[in-house]
Amino acid sequence: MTNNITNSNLHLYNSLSRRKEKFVPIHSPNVGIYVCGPTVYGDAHLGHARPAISFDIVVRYLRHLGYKVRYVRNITDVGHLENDADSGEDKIAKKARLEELEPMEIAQYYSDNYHRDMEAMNVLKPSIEPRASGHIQEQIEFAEKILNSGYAYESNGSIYFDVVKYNKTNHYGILSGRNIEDVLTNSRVLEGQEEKHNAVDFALWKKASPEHIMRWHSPWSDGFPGWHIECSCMSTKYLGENFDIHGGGMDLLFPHHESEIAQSVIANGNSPAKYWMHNNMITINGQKMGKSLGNFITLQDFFSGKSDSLDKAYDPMTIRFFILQAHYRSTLDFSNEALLASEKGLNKLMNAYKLMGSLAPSSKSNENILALEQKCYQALDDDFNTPILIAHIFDGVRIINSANDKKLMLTTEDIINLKKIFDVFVFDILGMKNQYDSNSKQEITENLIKLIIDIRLEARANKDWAESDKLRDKLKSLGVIVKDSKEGSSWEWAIE
RNA sequence: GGUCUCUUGGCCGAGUGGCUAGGCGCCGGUCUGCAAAACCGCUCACUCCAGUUCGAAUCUGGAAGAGACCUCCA
Repeated sequence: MTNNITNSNLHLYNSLSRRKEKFVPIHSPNVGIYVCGPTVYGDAHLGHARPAISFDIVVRYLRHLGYKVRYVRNITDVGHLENDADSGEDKIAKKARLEELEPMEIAQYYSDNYHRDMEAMNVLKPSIEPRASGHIQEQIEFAEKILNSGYAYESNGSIYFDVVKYNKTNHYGILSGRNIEDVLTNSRVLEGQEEKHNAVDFALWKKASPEHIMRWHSPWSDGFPGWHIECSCMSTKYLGENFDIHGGGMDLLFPHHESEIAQSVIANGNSPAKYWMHNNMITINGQKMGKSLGNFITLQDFFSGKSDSLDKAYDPMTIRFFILQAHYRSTLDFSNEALLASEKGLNKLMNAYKLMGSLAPSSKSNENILALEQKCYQALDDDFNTPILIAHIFDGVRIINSANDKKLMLTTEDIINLKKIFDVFVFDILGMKNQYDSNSKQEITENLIKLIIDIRLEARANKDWAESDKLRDKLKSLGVIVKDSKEGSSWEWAIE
């Protein structure tokens, strides 16, 4: 596929302007993208799959267009404070205490699980995956910068960003569309915030309470960095003070991303990202699936089927396809019925792909395959509209099946182009894995061998020794050794 | 309470001022030893009320319902 990025017509919805904008990188052909990753204190659930897969598409498509993408997705392994707990303990530390483990063991365990689940769903690894705990020094320096500029203050060993002062010359609310007066008058009064000058101020550094086990030295206190600062700091370090795309879940828009902008404006002198992209939530019974609501289903539950909410196990590719059948900025409601529909649709799609190899070409054609390809590009160029893309792919499915039934004709060139469309859009960009190449292949193979051995056992029962020996010899030539015993037949690979 | 968003056929979900996305399901048919797959056909939806318009599900206003954020959350 030849692509010239100067001809790219990609438009994306920028949360900052609340409209679709043409994508023009700051330093083409290089593109820098930062996405907020998980806080590793629990197993990844369906909600975590949404941004991972949504931005996987963004990165894959940008690369397909010819851009050189540096994709940074962080791991938050410094737990944020739990505000509902009376202790002000952080999430990871709390989990560590409950399980009698070192906090870093918790973070390691769950980040390993996260990686395992993302790999199963064929999510590309980021170029850089920085950890908050590995950038404490940078975060301290970042906080110092803000402190020195006069937009932060120290209070009892903690450092807070002075939002009210910031808002006098800047707009705190530029991203989320709020104005600070509303926020001030309507913010809930929380416990333990006496240190702040204003309720809207947020921590850059928090002094650790005596029982707080995750702590680092700083000029102000032994403590830990505030929530928002890690992203500002690490995006600056790896992508520069001004980069192309910042992504994350919609629930992070305020206050997290809003605060990131404020921090960067003061520390770096400018807003960090040109484009802000936010994926919407996955809902269950119309309500957001979330950790705090306790209504989440983990990815491992989906893969194993072990959950009261699930009728059966679902392949990781089914989950991926399910997510891609909705636009990333829409909510997506989970149900077994919806998931089953995705599973069947995906199966139909993959069967059509397999069929392409055996299509008989004609000298004439009834279909405009190149037009179909153009439609696929148009769909992605329009803010990564994967559901539209998939609708077009199903057009291709119908064409393949009809050609197979001799109801329409395709030329050799048509078939080559059709295959190219599938290879590029389904596999490269949507990132679907061919089911038949996945690890279930091993399982299918073993079941096939068992099936043949069962057939051979029937032959033996009928004293059809010729058939029985033929099957044994054929299996042997394929590398499967059959061993008969009084108990029955077993088998093993000729070469391990 | 404040800010914002959404409301599409049995389900999930796109989208546009006029030309019935797509997937799944249902029903009928072709095919078939049976089944599956496949193909064809059928299912013409857009919360309600009023307005703008030659024409609105799409624009405007109002109502109802749901959700998100405002506090950790992808």
